[in-house]
Amino acid sequence: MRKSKADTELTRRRIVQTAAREFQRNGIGGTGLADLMAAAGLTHGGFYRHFASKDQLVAEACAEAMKDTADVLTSAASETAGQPKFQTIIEKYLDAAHRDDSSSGCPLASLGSELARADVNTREVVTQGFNRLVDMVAATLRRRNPDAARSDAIFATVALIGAVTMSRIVADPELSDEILDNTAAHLG
Amino acid sequence: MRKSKADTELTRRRIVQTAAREFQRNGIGGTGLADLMAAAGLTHGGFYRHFASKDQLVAEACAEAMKDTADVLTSAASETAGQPKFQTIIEKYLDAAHRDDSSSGCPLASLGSELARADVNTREVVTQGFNRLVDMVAATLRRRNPDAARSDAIFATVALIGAVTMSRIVADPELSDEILDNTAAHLG
DNA sequence: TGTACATCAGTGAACGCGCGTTCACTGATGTAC
DNA sequence: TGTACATCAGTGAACGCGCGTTCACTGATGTAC
Repeated sequence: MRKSKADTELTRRRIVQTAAREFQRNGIGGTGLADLMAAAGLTHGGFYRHFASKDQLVAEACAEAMKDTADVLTSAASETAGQPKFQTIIEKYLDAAHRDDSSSGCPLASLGSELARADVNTREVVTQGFNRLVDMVAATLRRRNPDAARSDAIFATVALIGAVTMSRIVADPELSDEILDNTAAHLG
Repeated sequence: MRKSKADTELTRRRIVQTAAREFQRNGIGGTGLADLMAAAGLTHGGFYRHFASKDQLVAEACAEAMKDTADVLTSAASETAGQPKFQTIIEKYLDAAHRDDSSSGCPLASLGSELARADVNTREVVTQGFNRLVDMVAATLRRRNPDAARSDAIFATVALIGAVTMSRIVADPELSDEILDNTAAHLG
């Protein structure tokens, strides 16, 4: 049953990517390792050949998801012409598609309150991802003062996270849309 | 062992209040009914004399916590002289004390991503609480146009929620303070 | 108002279940000569 | 380059544990007469 080094690495990557998706969809506590491994096409017994614990996978999956989020927003900003990059980022983050599919979105919005209780390693990884997100947003602002750009970027980023989080909680679809639209209007 | 109707009602209220505290501190999934009942000074067997399920208690505890949050902010706003009520609400919500003690704070910040996956009943109760919070904030804005006041209030409220959520996730204390201070500066 | 009985709040043990983790095993891959 | 052996990725069963929920029981409260 042993696999080649290349296959092993592929399997490991597949588990991390599947985990990012499943954690974001069902929550960290709501995702069991057995289900997760099955979703990756494996049985749960092999998990510990790749990771020391669930917590370690959580950290790696969050790192992956943070990177993906930054990449998606950066790509959207550079590919969309005719409007400021900052505007594109806001619209992309506050899009109904992002709200409606948490599995491939930003982990800060899909796992926020769980991350606040996650272990230090996960929180450090996520902090790094947040800083990169803020830097990326700040770069689109093109303000003279870098401190002011960072300040504006932090504010915009936390507002985006709060808006998507609330848009998912709210049981009233109209209110949910209103939250996204209002936030876009205020930030844009 | 039977208790009087008055005692029964007191016990029930105590369970709900304890639950609001424990859920907000450890998360909904992270709080077991046995621990919760013990924290309320009872054994877990008696739980179902008061509630049909954990989900029902979650909904009631969230309703309680939402009401408490609105009350605390309203009181602070009306008791603090010398600055606009809106400014007081922002400062109170973004206070480090709120960040550092989630147990008595706003459930939208402490349970956000878990609430997005909660059952419909809980989400409806929370939606109602969010609407009341928004109305309360809107009332402090004293804008001519009520729609504009509501729009501003929704934006401010989701920004507050996002800021406190992120300030709790971040592993860097300076960044955590920076998030709160920046958000206060931008909203105020 | 007093008595007999029904109710039911709370206890503590037990239920099945799914969790994260461990382990003996298999057999293909990697390595040493 | 070929052979013998060690390694280890993945399987599937099992582990202890805590979860939400149920239940028989106790005895004080509430109710009917």
